[in-house]
Amino acid sequence: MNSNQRFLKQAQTILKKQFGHEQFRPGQEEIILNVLNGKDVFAMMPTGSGKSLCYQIPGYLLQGTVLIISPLLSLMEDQVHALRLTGEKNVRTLNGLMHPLERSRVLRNLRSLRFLYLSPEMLRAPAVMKALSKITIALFVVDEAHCVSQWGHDFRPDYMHLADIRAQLGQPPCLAVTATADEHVRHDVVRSLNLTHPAQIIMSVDRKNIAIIVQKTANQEEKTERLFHLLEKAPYPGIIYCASRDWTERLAEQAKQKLGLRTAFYHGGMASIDRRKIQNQFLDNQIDLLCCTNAFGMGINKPDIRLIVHFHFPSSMNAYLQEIGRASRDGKQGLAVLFYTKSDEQLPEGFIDGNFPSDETLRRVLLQLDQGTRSLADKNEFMNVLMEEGVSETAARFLFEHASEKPMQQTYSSLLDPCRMRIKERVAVQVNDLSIMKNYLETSSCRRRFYLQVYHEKLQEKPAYCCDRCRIPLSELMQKIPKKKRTEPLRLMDWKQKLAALFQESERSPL
DNA sequence: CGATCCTCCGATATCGGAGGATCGGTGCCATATT
Repeated sequence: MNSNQRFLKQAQTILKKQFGHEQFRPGQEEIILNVLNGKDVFAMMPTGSGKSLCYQIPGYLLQGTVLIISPLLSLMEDQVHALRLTGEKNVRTLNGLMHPLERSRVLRNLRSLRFLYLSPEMLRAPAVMKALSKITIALFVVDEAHCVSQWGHDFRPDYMHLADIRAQLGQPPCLAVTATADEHVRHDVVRSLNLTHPAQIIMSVDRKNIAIIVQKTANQEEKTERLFHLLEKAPYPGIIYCASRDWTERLAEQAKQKLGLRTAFYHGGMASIDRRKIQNQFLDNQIDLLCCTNAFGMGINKPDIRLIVHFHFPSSMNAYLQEIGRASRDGKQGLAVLFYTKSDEQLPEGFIDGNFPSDETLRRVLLQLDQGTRSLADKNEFMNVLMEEGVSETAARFLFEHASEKPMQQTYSSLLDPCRMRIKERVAVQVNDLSIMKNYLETSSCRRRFYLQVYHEKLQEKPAYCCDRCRIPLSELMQKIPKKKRTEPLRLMDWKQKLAALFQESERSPL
């Protein structure tokens, strides 16, 4: 028996014993084998296809602790909860909401952990790095790895420091996983994480069971009209994606008034406890229609969402596919409808500008740093002052991050051109993503073929209900989509879940 | 870029319209305040 066969056998034993599955799903074996062989891996596979198992199983076979870098606290909580349900006790998160005493207790007991979930920001805390450098890291996992490229360059710059962090931890093997990443994002992630000759396991982004419709309207009023026309007959539960918080609230209210639907809205301006509540209600079928911004969705794995509406189009193909990909994970027929009107284009264009400081601000701030009328000594103060001057938070952080990296012997003003270049590059990438999206909206040929091309995939076999360009027989399609009774009883926990929940309660520390 | 909110003006008391300014999405952490 060679080593791969031995690894596979061990992995299968864990799969059955710990997770209760008989067989691996497509892609899992290959990823796990590469990980067990100590290779860096980049994996793109659809949500719900078992990405987590790809690092969880190696966690039982490798020496040391598996670190999982995750973008959202709620995602970490969910994963820890899921692992505890399998009986795993040596799993924790490390986050800013924890009591300092509890946090230091976790840091003291790192060695006993099999899995540790944390954010990229948490990894920059000196105490965390000090504790981590004393233990063996079996595997460095970057979950939702597209965030490295999507957020790392501006919104959450700590994503750009992960390669350094990994090096400081003795360069453990890295597994980067995501559901959606085009060629550019993949390259960017591999480069940013400094993956060496990574094994790349790339699965198709296509979702054959989702019929796609794109409708152009003359103006906002017509768009709203068509939306409500659709909602009258639409299958539920469904999600409407909007570009602003305001619209999510307005549409939720209107759909409730006009159609008597159980609606809710969800966006980043809400308290996290309310967001959690809405998310749970949606998962529990207490909400028919959820109106949200792009804040909603990561880590959501509800199998029976039948409808995804875009009331505003997203700013990249990656985002679009992620969002429509949330429909019908159970393989049954689903529907994705996008409405747009010409004036929708300004919003995403405005977002791109807002991510970076204007040339005037850039020049002025660098000059002030040279003159000593502004200082980087206190990050909060630096940020606050800029935000009071009307600079967006993201742009202010861009300034802080780049100015902080100034070599000793140079002036801040010498950073002007490098910063301009950086901004130009990033704006170009985002403008390009947006223009691909706009081309998609205007294409006269098959939508599916178009987006597959963006991912360098070929359409092998056209599904019966493909897209508006391929002329879907609508009424026939509607009959194919499973309908849910609106007054479905709450899902009751079975005894196993109840027990697990209780167990978790009592295990929680009194701090 | 454009919807929307704000301010100001006129003219006479409640409001309409012009013109300018602002806003718009994604989340971690830390720290100061309630």
